[in-house]
Amino acid sequence: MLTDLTVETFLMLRNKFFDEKGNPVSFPLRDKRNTQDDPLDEYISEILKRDLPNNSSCIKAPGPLITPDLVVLRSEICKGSTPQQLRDDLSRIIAVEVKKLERSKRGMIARESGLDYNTTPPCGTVRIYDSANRPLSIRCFYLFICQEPDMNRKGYFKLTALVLCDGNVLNQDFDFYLSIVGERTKQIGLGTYKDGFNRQRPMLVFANPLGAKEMDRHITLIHPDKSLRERYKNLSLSNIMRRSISEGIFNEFYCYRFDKDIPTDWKVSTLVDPFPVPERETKTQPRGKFRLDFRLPE
DNA sequence: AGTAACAATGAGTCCCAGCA
DNA sequence: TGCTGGGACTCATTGTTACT
Repeated sequence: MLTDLTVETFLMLRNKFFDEKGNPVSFPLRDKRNTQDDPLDEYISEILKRDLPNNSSCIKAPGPLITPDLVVLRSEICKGSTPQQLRDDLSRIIAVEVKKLERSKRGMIARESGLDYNTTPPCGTVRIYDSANRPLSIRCFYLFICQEPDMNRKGYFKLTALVLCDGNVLNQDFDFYLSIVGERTKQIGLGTYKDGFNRQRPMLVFANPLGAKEMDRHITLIHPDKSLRERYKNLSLSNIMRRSISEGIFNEFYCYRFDKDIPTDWKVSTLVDPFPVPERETKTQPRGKFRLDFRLPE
């Protein structure tokens, strides 16, 4: 039986970026060349490409502005697979979207109550294409990492938290995903001279799993399968995670860690809606007011 | 109570691949 | 070859907390 690619990816990253005690291992990263350049994505894809078992591999997005960031697959097996098998078999193909977070001066994860997904909403299933440009739906996992500079070595960094998370933890609604990712309309012919337009560009904010205090400073795989440990003895269940959908209805996911990263006296607890969400209202805040330094008469 | 410092949130900017 | 769209980055304002 083929192994689960999310487990292979998780264990590979766990062992490359952390030592046997689970402490971060410092690694070098080249300079960022422009806004869309991402040395870390490149570094991660090179590790996976080089070290994943030989019947599986990793492909990096061939350029910027392409989503997802990475695809991990067994291409020989994918070639003979049905769309349905590619859609839900985690041993054949998965997408990986990398989300990098900073740490504030006080040591908290940045944007813990929700981070920018810009124009691509998170989803447990995403759309990619075959070489004939035929659409293909595959499962997507999100790699959330906190990258910090190594203060002792210039040009070196370390990861101080890592979660590889089923996209369904963030959103399961593929139709919603397609409605945003697919073709949209923009408003044109705006203004007095009709030469303005409105991009009507979505700027989506969804949950940040590293915002859950139970996830920060740990190395965790959040997976839909309750019984992964039966197949992978070096993984142990650390938490059960629930996300409420409506009154009494919820999805359940399972948080795993590398066996040795869990203390022997650890008690598995259930985390119910652990991601912080601020109070939100629909109206936006006005910005950029030009205020004069004098007051007009009443 | 007043103020300074910081964090959260909303929104603007930059850049360039891919396409027309 | 110029334009467009989108991912990542950056910044401004407001809210919150800590300090005097």
